[in-house]
Amino acid sequence: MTGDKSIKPTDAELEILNILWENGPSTVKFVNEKMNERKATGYTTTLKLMQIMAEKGILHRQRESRSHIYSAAYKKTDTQLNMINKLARSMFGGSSVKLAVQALGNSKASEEELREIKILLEKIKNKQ
Amino acid sequence: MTGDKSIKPTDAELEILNILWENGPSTVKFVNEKMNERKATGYTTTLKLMQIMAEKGILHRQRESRSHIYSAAYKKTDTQLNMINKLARSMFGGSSVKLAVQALGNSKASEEELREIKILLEKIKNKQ
DNA sequence: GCTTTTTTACGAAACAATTCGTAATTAATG
DNA sequence: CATTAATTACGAATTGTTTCGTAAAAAAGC
Repeated sequence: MTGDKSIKPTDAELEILNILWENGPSTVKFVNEKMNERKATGYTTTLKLMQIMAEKGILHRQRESRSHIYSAAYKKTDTQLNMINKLARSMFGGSSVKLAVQALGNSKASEEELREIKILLEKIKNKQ
Repeated sequence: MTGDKSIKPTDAELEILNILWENGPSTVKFVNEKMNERKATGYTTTLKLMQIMAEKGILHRQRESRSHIYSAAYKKTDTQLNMINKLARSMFGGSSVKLAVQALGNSKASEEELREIKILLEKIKNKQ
């Protein structure tokens, strides 16, 4: 199972997770620098956040000489699916298909993307 | 524009909104009863929540003899799109198409649904 | 080894969400 | 009009998130 548990990162936590998913295991210093490219954030703010996330089990942590190396405890795709499922449950009567239809209906999908989705649909059809 | 503002209902707020979207303008009493079908909730808890939501502009409110009638300030579809866009921004690099692909890939779409999506894809194609 | 720099730990403040107890208001009923 | 029942208002406690100041610990450089 992809898990339906309770991975519900807050907005601030999500920003940190995205940095870690993109760059792999990192120090607080590095994450804070990336953070500051988008938004002024104090070093200790980032640190505390990451410490709490480690406590919660959202991040793993490993001593590396002087500093700690933090990494995301869950894969990005798993978290994506968790959040999609949560949104589907709360706003689409539990149907992620309805969610997908809404998301598509609102989008300006490119030729390329449309083709990709058609292939995906075929795969789903064949699985049945 | 569907609006990209800041309609970010909390979980508790979403439960109330869903009741109002489903049943139309309602009293606190009614909403609280519906609420209690899923989860024990004190009357004043529901009341306070709805009062705060009215303050925030999430709900509208109208005196009706002894009590107040509350209604959702935004349409469900608008809120759905807002939440999809927010999730797309934070987890899918801003692409609601990628979000849709993930949601579909994870789903067990029925024949009926697959057909519906194909029609939707045609519509998108023709719009380009 | 002492000083400086980097990193972590701790505590607390500021804010928002949620819950609930109690008081005030309203109006329906006898 | 007094009593009762329903509804709203208010305030406060609780919990969780986010931010940051300050101190402690670690280690690098001189």
